[in-house]
Amino acid sequence: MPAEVSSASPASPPLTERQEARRRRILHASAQLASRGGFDAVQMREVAETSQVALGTLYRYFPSKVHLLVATMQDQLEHMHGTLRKKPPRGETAAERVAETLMRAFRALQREPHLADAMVRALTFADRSVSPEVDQVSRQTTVIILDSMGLENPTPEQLSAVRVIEHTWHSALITWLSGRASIAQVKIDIETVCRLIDLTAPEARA
Amino acid sequence: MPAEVSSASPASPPLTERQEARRRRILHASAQLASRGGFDAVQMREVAETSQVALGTLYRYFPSKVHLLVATMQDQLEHMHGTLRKKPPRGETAAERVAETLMRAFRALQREPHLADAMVRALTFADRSVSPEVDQVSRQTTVIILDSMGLENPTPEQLSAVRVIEHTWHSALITWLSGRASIAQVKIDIETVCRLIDLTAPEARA
DNA sequence: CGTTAATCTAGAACAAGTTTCAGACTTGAT
DNA sequence: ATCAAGTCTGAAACTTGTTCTAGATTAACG
Repeated sequence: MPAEVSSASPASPPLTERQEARRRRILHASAQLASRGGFDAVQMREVAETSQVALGTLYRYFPSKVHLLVATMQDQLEHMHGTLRKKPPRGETAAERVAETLMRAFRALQREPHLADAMVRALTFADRSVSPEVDQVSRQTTVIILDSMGLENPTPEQLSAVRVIEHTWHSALITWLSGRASIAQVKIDIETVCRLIDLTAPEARA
Repeated sequence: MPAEVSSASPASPPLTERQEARRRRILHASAQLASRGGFDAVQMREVAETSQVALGTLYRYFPSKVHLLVATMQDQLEHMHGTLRKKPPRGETAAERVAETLMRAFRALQREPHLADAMVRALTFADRSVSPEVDQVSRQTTVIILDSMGLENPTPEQLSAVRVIEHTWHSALITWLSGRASIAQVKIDIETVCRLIDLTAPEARA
């Protein structure tokens, strides 16, 4: 497999070592503050201070708070994908495996609910100016789900099902984060939507 | 049918006529500004000025911008429910009827995309302090969907399906509003998720 | 090394959401 | 009609995201 240059944006100029280090410090500070108090606790001045960078510089690296948090999410997603890869889900059907994977991700988010809050709120609040980054997160999520299904070339129908699963995943997370749904409820919703996978499986279906 | 006192919050003190009028003016100004430029165009100072109310008063009626926009959405949802009631969907299956209803609602939103943007962004950005109001919107949406299914007493499974449909509905709207999905894509996603209705129908299913 | 362009810093300034406060106006009860 | 309590107004103040500026630092290149 041709190792891509990690996950940096394709058409951005290469960063020097110090710049790369700054970027890391910023993302680290962002995640740290988010872990404490969620979206509101990630204050740009404080991120700048914590990461030893001037406010203007912070804004040069991430043009808005939402950009910063979405980038933080990209970062976390990579970790998660790596973790999930090591222990693939062991369910019988594709639907079971997807549900298992998402529940595993959900449990990871439960460990840092404030961080989850910051990232998910940023993701859904993002306007058009953040579309490319949000899209990247979406693609990464799709890859994780398809991975867990264990499919080489999914049908268009299955891709639709995956899209719907992602919708449900995001929205269910929001209802949980805002205290309007219990963990059990999220589990049910995920399991329910994953049934779509079986419904669209090419084998044993008209 | 026992006509509820419209849709006002259950445990709030009754408003005088002038107060009711103020509330209306505020909601009207909010919708008007939102129609122009979406979430960002709804500026509290301007809402206050347009509705002839002091800023402090605006905040007494709606404790935050998000509260205001969620209330605006409640208002719009009532209109929509009334409109939809008059012309019930004419699809054969419950799934078709739900999809038809949601697409009709979607077309209504397309006519005022900026207003849709403001309301949906507020809804998903809302934190715990707005939970009761957001929940109310959610319940209203559930009622609309169940109405369109034409069911007296849905099974728990069907209620789960409806939950997932709502998740998909919200999230699909967001992707459309942020320019990451086309209208056609939203249509496909809605139709895809509505298949869950058939999957959970008590007749002809194990 | 020295120059030049890009980048970074500190800090002020600006924008919009939210809070606060003193005083004027309404409302409800006597 | 009058008093007390609650509500509304206008305006200033405060908070946090974002922008801007002038000067210091760094990086690339001769």
